[in-house]
Amino acid sequence: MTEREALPSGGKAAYITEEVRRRIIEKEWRQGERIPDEAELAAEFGVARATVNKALQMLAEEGLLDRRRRAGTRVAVNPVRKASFSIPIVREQVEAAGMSYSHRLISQSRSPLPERHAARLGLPAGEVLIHQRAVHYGDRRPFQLEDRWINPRAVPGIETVDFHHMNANEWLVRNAPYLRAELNFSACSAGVRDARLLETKPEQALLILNRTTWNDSGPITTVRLAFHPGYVMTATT
Amino acid sequence: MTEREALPSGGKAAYITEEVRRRIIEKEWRQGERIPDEAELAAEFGVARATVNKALQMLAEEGLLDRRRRAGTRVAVNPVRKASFSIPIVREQVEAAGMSYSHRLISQSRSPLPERHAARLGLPAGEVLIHQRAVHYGDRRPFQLEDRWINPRAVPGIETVDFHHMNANEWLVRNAPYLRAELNFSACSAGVRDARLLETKPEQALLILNRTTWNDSGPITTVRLAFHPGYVMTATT
DNA sequence: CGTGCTAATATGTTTAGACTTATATGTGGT
DNA sequence: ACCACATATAAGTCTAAACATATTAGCACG
Repeated sequence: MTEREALPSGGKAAYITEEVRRRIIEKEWRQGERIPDEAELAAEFGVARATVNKALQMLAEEGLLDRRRRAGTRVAVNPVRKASFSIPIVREQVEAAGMSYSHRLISQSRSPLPERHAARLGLPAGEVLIHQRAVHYGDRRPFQLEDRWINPRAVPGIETVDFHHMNANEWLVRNAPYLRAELNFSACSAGVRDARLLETKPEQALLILNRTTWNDSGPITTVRLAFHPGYVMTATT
Repeated sequence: MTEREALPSGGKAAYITEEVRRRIIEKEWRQGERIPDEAELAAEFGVARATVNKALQMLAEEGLLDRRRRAGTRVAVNPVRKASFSIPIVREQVEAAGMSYSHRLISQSRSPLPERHAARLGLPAGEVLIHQRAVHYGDRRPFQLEDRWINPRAVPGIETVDFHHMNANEWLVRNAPYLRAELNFSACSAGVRDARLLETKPEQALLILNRTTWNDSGPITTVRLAFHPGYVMTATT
């Protein structure tokens, strides 16, 4: 029987990706070692060079291979692997966990931008933005506290939205797609207000996610999300 | 002048990606709307269909487009964007910040695996693994505290390594490439031991990263990384 | 009015070939 | 030994064409 081992799923490129990954993980090809060039692999697997190229580019993005023109392809010495996580809409995140979603707008005002946010956004301090605080609940228990600054000049039409019914997170995702985003994870102790809104005790350790987004007309919004105690955010490779 | 606007960088596929992204962000193509099919776009941009396909696949991975056979390509209604961050070797992370790296092995032993880690790893509780604690320093100040369990059966040769000189993070990255990893971010208050080793006060809020890796022969290692107070981890889109 | 088949269609994937580009390496001159 | 330059090489990109596959839409039939 000369049957080809079953393509694990997907096509030939996916098969080659898995096979090459296996050879690296099982040390058939060692760290720093040069692997056969695209033409040789194409011959070995009986496919076109473009197919091998596609497979190897995937592994290079993954960080397992280093590829350079003329120098060939090598197994990465210090594989800097990348992990990714998705940034869903809070409501969908809550509902995906089987809880019923609700939210409450705590405050909304037009306020001059404080110094510490100005640098992050790249706007002059004192410029008037929309500032709002809201709590997102799952089954009526606090899930996430958000403290948000919105640049109205980047989002025309925002003045007319009633955020008591529509939460800002969802409205912005649908109405202000961004070009670039920056996310910062940190931990801090709950202040008095954080604790009250999240219905927990002060000094409780909280996972904080700061997110700032831009489009080509400048910064859109910056938001500090404080998760309820015990929340775990997951990412995979 | 009929000059084509300069390809921003990279080739035609990259140009089409950027142009389509622009049309979405500037609302020329609205959420949920069907966009022209690959053949039409190929004609518009004067390229082969494969080139358009590559460009649109990138945007689909990014979460901006939804594509389905026969149904065509639509602008995503609730764009679930993905962010990614790289997982460097601790030493490189410290040195990249311009600090001098050092580390200290606090303890190392062969111990039965406690219940709470067993589930995560998928091994029976009580199985004997290597357990070690170490601190990574930048300019002699604690940077990260690591509490690690290593499965010796997944990493032959580990018995002979002297982790006083080589840290486990670096050794494993180079000698035990993984197939799959899971990362969990959370926040917790420093315990007494955490505080002593990180040279901070108990109850201080700490950013915690739990990482577990597997290859095809089973789990390799699980590690709890506690960062020094004030540490911020950054991810981008 | 639904149900199941069929055909049309848009994306998914691969191929062989050509051309481009970065760069490692060898060569010759000083 | 050192430098400048030419050359070969391997990856990067694109093309035109073909075939594969999922899914919608229409149609015939009960």
